Amino acid sequence: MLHVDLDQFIAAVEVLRRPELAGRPIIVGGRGDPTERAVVSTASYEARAFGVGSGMPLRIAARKVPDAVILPVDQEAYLAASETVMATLRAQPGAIVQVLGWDEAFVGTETENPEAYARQVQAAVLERNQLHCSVGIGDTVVRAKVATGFAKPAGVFRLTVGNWLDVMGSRPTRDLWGVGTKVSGRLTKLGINTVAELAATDPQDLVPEFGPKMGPWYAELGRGYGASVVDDTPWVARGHSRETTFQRDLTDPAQVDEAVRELTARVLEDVLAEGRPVIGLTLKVRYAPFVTHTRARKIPDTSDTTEILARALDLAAGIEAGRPIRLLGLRAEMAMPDDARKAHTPTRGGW
DNA sequence: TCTGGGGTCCTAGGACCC
DNA sequence: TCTGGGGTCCTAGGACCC
Repeated sequence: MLHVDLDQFIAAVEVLRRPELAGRPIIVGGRGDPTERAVVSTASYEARAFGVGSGMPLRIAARKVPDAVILPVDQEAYLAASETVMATLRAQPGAIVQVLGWDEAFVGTETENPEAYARQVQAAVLERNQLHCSVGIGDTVVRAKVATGFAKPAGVFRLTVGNWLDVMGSRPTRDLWGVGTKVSGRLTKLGINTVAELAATDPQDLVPEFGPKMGPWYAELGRGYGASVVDDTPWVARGHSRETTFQRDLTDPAQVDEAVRELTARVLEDVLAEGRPVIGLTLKVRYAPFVTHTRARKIPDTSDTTEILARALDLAAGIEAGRPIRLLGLRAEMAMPDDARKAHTPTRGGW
């Protein structure tokens, strides 16, 4: 299988509609105003050379790159571009496509020469969508995904059971897809620093630290194990959420109330479009500067907007008065259609 | 004036039931 | 003196990904 990842996707889409920006350091984030609270969504390679990366506060990014072109996030444009690329992938011979996000997908196919197939995919995406992509080839989704990291930019790299440990064995566990700083830190405390050490660990030995599912799963990750077929079952959202970060911290309960009403209305747009009843609500509050609380409620299945708003306001009633609030988020969990349920292994962050 | 917004899934602990 | 065991559901909180 292949893992296809578009290079600097968002920046590349911006350059497509403004060719004069080619070669310049581009930073996309927030509303494009570096004086606001926002973070970088994507930086072009030219901007990354200055040490700018996604997730970095926009203000700091702007400081690092004095003559950067800073642009607002335009989700509709990226979604539209993404859909044209995914259509190109689906048009490839024998391709089964599993979309992971705007800018990446797994492509399953039967071929004698995966490298040639990968080059063909790159050529098609470049010709039809004017975008460059990197391609990882693997015998599992984990190996294909990790392989792409070695293919960037615009290259092809193959990672299978045969060379997995040669390539990845001496690397830190953090380099694995699904291992972040927290988990790699906990692994270190267990004496596990490298992928090879993780691969050599008995999956059951990780149960006490990480639980019955995640423990064994991390051990499997170390070995590069994962699904060996691409699953193109249509995506069904489990829920929708909206968040908003206030430019100035909120202290007035009336403002909080108003914010909850607005978030509810925005979440409901998505929920109503899905046409499935809401079965739960979660309110997220971040008190300044960085303490996050969540409050969740199961609710009786409903699509009634008045009912949902009342439930959201009820959750918000638990917010501590007088504490400065930096962020509010509301998530609506929706009932799943019976035919959409499927057993899945933990693959987090999928779309 | 450091810290987005949209997702998924797992875990622990308490309540409750038989 | 000792206080089952297994199961499900719910809530709050974490971790990770793009």
